[in-house]
Amino acid sequence: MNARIKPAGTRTEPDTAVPLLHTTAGFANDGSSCPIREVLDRVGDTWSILVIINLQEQPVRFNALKRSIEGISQRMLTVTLRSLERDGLVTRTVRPTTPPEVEYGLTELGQSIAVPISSLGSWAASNRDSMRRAREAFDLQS
Amino acid sequence: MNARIKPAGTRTEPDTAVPLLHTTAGFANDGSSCPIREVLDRVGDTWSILVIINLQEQPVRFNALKRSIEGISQRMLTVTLRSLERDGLVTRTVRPTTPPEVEYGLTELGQSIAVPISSLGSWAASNRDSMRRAREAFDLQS
DNA sequence: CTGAATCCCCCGAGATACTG
DNA sequence: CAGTATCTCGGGGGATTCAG
Repeated sequence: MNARIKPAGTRTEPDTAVPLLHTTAGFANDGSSCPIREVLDRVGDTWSILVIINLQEQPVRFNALKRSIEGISQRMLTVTLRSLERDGLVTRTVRPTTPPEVEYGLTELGQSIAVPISSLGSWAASNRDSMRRAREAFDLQS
Repeated sequence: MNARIKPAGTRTEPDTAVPLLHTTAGFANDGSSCPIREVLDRVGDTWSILVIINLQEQPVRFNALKRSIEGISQRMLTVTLRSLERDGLVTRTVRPTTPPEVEYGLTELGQSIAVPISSLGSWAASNRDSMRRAREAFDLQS
């Protein structure tokens, strides 16, 4: 439902590769039997989590999103968003103005995964110092 | 507190490198300003999350852990555990028997991060099918 | 403004073999 | 049983350039 303006149309298909990350002798030892593995393989890269967090409040346009995620490159933002869209976590809405405006937001599925992810985010904010200290202590006693 | 049997002792220090993952011209563009980035850099690899989940119930010995995590190599289990230990999430307890028994468990900090991580795990179990379907649908309309 | 295409480097992680 | 040491390779991701 919810007819969007345009379903992105042609994308000149990049490669269709779908890495599979670390198949042992082509046997499909990805984590398809393990839901956590499977989900992490999709969302456990460097940027997906951060993108989801930044979309949780409201839809955001491409460049605004880029500015809000420190250190992300244009390419990786595009790639990450496409991947999240593919997995049904993110919607992409094009307004055919000039210059074009493209807004990204979370789907219901995206909103639902944003909950545990935000918890993790809160944990990170609260405990990163503890981790730092632990690391220093560990490194000292070599 | 809680004097362990042995603090692991000499480990022949590997390299001290601490990758820094993708420093742009050595400028320290890791995510030290962003707690989520910083934590994900430590725990967002292929195996850490799974290890934490598997240690949540009770302490587990090395090989038992290895058996419970499908697809992990001995090396990566060792490396992952060492990293988690370094960050204060995991404890390592050696019983000097023959053969040696080494038990790994979560610290308090580890237990606390295990909570949001488990939520993510539950989400994964509940929603991976939705993700799969979304992916198939997306791939169809190319 | 949003994005695709290329080039290329680095490091994560598997395979294997060896120790206490 | 629980590690460590080497070698190797694929691919994730940055930088850059071109396009609608």
